[in-house]
Amino acid sequence: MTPSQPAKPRHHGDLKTALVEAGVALLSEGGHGALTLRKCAARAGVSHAAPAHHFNGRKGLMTAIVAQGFKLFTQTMLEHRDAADDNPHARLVAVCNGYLAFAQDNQAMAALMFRTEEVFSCDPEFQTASAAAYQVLAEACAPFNAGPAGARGVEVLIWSLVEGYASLARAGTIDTSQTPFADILPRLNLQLR
Amino acid sequence: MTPSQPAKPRHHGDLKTALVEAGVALLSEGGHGALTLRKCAARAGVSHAAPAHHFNGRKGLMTAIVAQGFKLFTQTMLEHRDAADDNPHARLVAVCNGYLAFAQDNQAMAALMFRTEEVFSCDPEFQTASAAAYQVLAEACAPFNAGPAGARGVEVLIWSLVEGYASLARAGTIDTSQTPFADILPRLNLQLR
DNA sequence: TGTACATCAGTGAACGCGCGTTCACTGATGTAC
DNA sequence: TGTACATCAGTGAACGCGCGTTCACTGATGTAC
Repeated sequence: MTPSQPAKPRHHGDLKTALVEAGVALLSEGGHGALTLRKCAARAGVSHAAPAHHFNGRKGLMTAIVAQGFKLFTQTMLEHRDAADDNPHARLVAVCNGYLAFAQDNQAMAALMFRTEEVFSCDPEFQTASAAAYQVLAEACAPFNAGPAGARGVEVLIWSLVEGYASLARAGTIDTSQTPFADILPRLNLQLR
Repeated sequence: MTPSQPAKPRHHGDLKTALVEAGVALLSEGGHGALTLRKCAARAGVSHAAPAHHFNGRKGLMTAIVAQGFKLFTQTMLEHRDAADDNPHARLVAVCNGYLAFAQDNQAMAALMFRTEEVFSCDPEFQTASAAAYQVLAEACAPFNAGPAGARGVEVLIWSLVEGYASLARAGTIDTSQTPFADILPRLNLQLR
């Protein structure tokens, strides 16, 4: 007889997922310094040697955690976009707001996602997850005039601006209530194609 | 008789400065992971207990290193600015180019300067150094129209854009040769006051 | 000029800590017959 | 249905590592007299 609950075939069940979720939680609660292989294992309720059966060492676990971060990031942007009016400008604003909301609510993760040295950047799952995030942004930029920098000009402009704004807000360098992003964006010279 | 060389009053001479310079060099050569109190001491040619006589532990040394980073940063922006034509637009472009040149040539330092948790952010020398850097940027933005976001709108716009561009370039997310910053900047809707 | 003394920068040994990794093992699970 | 076996996820102890910090010390320097 198969048990009534879905697939829990082995000892833990789905330790791989549990370790990643533990890492996401640790990062959220204690920042980058709190994210260690041993603490992930402890939080998932297993011995600290257990992760070795699922990940290629610490860096492998970090890669999976950051990939999960990119998935949440993509999801947040999509949610904002799909709740917006159906016109190019509203959609672009919504994607940017989703970007900033993710960065605000997941500060340590947002910072970690740009520390490429902590991750196996050739990992396929990681690459897929980060490419998907970029895709959301690129699609939102696509309706606008490419200008002198070629097709990627608008994407680089928007992404730089929103990433910089998020980064400076995280560091406390700018006061987001005094200069909200909504007041910054209209300064861009964006024209529909 | 005072010796002919300038002030070398004690055993080492100026260990405080030497430790900071060792830190800057370690950061440049080995990145954030190579920057430890013990390695700074070794590089300065003293025992690893020596720094305790000059800095308030590891975090105190880090604060001084980052403050030195901000001084170099300010200097780089000023050099670019002073070499530019004497009109507001050329000066703003030059300051941005100085910003990007520093970020490019001091990648680990540029990243560290935004990790506020590694530093005693209330340290006066640190505060002075970082405020001076911001001042250079703010002055370059001052001639331009403030717009809806108040006086800081242009500063936040420019700083976000250049910091984001530097950050994405560092992470390898954007290709600076394909979309150079010079092609991005003209997309901003900047008008003289 | 010389002596005694206080200062304090730098030493070197020791400490405890948490880290990632290794490895022989155990014991639950799924499968073959 | 029952037995034997292979698999392999997770254990727990041990390892070596580099880290920051502490502390009694030493010895060069500057100062007081």
